[in-house]
Amino acid sequence: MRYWLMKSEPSEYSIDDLARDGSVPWFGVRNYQARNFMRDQMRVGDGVLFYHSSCAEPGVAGLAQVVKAAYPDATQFEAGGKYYDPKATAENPRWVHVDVGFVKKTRLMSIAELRGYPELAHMQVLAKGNRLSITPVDPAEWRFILGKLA
DNA sequence: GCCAACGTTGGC
DNA sequence: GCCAACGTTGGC
Repeated sequence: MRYWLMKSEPSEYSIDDLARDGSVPWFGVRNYQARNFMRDQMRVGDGVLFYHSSCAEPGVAGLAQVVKAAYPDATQFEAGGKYYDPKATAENPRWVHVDVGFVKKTRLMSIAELRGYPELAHMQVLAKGNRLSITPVDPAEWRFILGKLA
């Protein structure tokens, strides 16, 4: 059982969208490190902090969980699509993703609030220059955040 | 809109 | 394999 933080731009896909859909294929990741996390480390049942990025109020907006292990991202084969990858083939897909399921919507825990807690000082998502859309969360950090959201 | 930081690309 | 140029991310 591991814990993760996954960023999504709410204008693209928000916690409310996930609440409506129940679960969603986490398509569109085109970063190898983030892909490798999904492919190599994410397991069904892993906990997810659903994070809103690139918006007026960036921060943790809800809780989710991994509900399906990694499989090929269909959008890499969609010629002309935003996520098309000409080097990907059905035999050798380059991009995979997990499915993420809704758990609950929480109050917004802003990035400023996150930065304010010494207990979270080493959170990877808060590290200077971090741009990864998927980052691991320490169990202690996970428990601390859930406590603050309770 | 700005810009720091980072990942990727491609020429050499 | 190096590294400059370029594109993207994402908070502010």
